[in-house]
Amino acid sequence: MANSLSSLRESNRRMVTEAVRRAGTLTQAQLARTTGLSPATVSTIVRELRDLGVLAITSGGGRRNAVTLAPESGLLVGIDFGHSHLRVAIGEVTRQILAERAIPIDVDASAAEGLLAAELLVDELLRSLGAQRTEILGVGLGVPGPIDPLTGILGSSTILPGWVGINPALAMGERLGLAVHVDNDANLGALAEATWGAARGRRDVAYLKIASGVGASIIIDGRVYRGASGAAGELGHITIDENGRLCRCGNRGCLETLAGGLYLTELVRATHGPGVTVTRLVELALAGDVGCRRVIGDAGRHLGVAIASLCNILNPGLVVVGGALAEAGPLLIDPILEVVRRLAIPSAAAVLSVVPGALGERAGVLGALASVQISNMESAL
Amino acid sequence: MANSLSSLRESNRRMVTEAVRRAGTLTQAQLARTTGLSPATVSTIVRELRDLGVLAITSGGGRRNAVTLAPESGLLVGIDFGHSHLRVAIGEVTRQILAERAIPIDVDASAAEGLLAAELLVDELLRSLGAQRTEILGVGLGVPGPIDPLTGILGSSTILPGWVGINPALAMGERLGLAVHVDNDANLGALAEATWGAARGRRDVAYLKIASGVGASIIIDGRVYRGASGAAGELGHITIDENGRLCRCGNRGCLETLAGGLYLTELVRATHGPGVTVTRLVELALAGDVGCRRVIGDAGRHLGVAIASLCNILNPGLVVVGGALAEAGPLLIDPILEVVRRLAIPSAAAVLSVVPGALGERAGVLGALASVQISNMESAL
DNA sequence: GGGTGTAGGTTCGGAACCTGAACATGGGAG
DNA sequence: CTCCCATGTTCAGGTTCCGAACCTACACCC
Repeated sequence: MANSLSSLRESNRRMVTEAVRRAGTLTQAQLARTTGLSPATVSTIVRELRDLGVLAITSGGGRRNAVTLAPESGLLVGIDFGHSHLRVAIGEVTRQILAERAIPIDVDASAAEGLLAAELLVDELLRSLGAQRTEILGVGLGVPGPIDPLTGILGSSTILPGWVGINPALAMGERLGLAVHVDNDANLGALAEATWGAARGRRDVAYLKIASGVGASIIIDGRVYRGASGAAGELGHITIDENGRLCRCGNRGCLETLAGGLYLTELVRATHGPGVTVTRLVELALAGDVGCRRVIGDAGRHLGVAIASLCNILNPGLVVVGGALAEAGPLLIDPILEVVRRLAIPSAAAVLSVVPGALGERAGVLGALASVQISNMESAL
Repeated sequence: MANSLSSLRESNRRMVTEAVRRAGTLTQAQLARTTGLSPATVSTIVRELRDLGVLAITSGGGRRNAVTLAPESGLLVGIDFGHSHLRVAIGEVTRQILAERAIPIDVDASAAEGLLAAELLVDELLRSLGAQRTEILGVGLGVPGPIDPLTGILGSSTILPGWVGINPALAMGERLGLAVHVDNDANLGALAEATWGAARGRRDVAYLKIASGVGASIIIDGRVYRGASGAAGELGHITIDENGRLCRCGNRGCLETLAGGLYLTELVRATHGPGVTVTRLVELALAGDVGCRRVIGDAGRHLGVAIASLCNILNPGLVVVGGALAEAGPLLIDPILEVVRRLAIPSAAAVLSVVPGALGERAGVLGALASVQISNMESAL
């Protein structure tokens, strides 16, 4: 705001770095075309950013240079907490994943236990790479619940009961001795899908993550929309049936009590054994089990009700469905579409696509990596 | 995009005109403070815009000049079609309303009849001002239904059955021989409330218009959010009760069948006579009629369900409730709040304010005037 | 192998833009 | 009446971007 000229330059620099981050590798000419800037301007900006250490030019044979993000000789860590799983990935700024691993965790474990498990897993992956903690440039952390944007504290409607009221970024940061960027897992999944996955290139998208719970994230004009208190996208606790089951959030008949994995597995436990997980449920359905197909279909129809509301409010052109249940593909998507076409107003339903996520269960952790990458770039300016 | 420098200048000009439009009158120093530009830049931009005929400088005594929008010696016309009313206002660019009048119209009238009535009313108001049609600079038109942003055709879920499939901007434009800007009445109401009313200064707001039908508009980052096909904000056709009454949109149990004025008046017709309108219903309730109070309270509770969904999705900080039913004040707002506090997730409910609109029934027509003003400014650049 | 065409990247001059400083002017406090 | 301050203008200076010209490397054709 102080100087409109330098803010213009900054904005153009941001455009360039963002374009490189999204594409991975570009030539300067491509950069000029995608950003709309002139080749001359791109030339100077790329040189500046190279000198600043943000970009790297791998002189890929003569004139045709490839512009990438600077490797920075450092590692990025992404951590994704789910209801029953913990996934950690270590990657480079260049988007290359070096190591990745998921382990089961105990649902009712305290936050401290979960954070310890994450710390150990990070160390284990570092060991497997022969790397040190000091090489870590940044850490991104995904949690299944809303984060208060002011305090950084995990909101009440989380899947992890032992975590309510703590500040995961601070807690994890103390353990690793690093700054940690924390966000809702749905927001991170949306970020990943919008950057590299099924929503690539879209400016306005809604992303649903259907796993143990139901989360969502709204992307408007290319950015995660967070609302007044960071609670935007809490689709899982929309009331579908005012007299329905009690939800862990304290209300009745939330979408999550009708389409969340915790509830769905409960439905088939009697017939398919007590150890059924969401993933197993999907496998059985894909293998032809009619009961499991029905359960997933019903979940899709309930999701359809909520997505129809979403359509009438925001009229998105694309809804990406991620999370473990989305692996069911058309078994889940078709019932969603059926209900949306029936309930949403026609002009909104007509333009809507509903597609499964392209990144699967890794969306969260990839989004965590992407968020560190972005915040790293921002700080380098 | 072609020239980033000139686009910067353009953006700054737009900032200046927008600031003047919102405030009405400003000195250059105030302008510099609100826009963050330097006084020197403001000086040159104001001079340019004065030469362009967009701004006027009323030299209010020596150095302390007052900058306003140029009177342009012309008139703006705002037209607002409702279910049973038609309201027309004629104003100056300086935001002053010169003449305004509302007349009842027949619900089932054809579009041609409605447009004719509007044309006659415009002429009548012009006559009362001693003005000619040639003095009209622009016309803004509000209609109670979604407008397809590509074709300009009124969508199917309109309150005016005779209007489906026509292009109101073209039709009205032919009659008046002028370019007409058309938009959803809820969008225009939101624009008016955000510019001069209860949502003044807010960047993110939701506006509900509850009259014969239920419409809504979402303002994100200061602009009306229209979605992929211009259908964003169709809150009236969110499904509240899947097995509820048939709605004119073809579905069952839409919010409108539970909170729309058409339905509410039906409820009290048996006890209070067949001629009860929404306005009369509100008057009776305010006078203490328990039946009418109950009807409005129930409508508020149903609205609360939809607004709770809206909260969980978008987490707005402010919801403005307009339209004839909003005149009931706390009789409507309190039940809304009660339900929202119960159904929305706590962190979203905590930051939400629900307030009645400040512009009353005039919001639509004022918004229509504002939209012409804006589009006029844009074209003058 | 050599010539030519094409596309990428750089450099340079020009034009537009914003800002800080200096300056003129009018109003208000004492 | 004078001083002080806020306002608005002008000017020089610095920054930014763009168009055009230029150079380089690769591909292709003969």
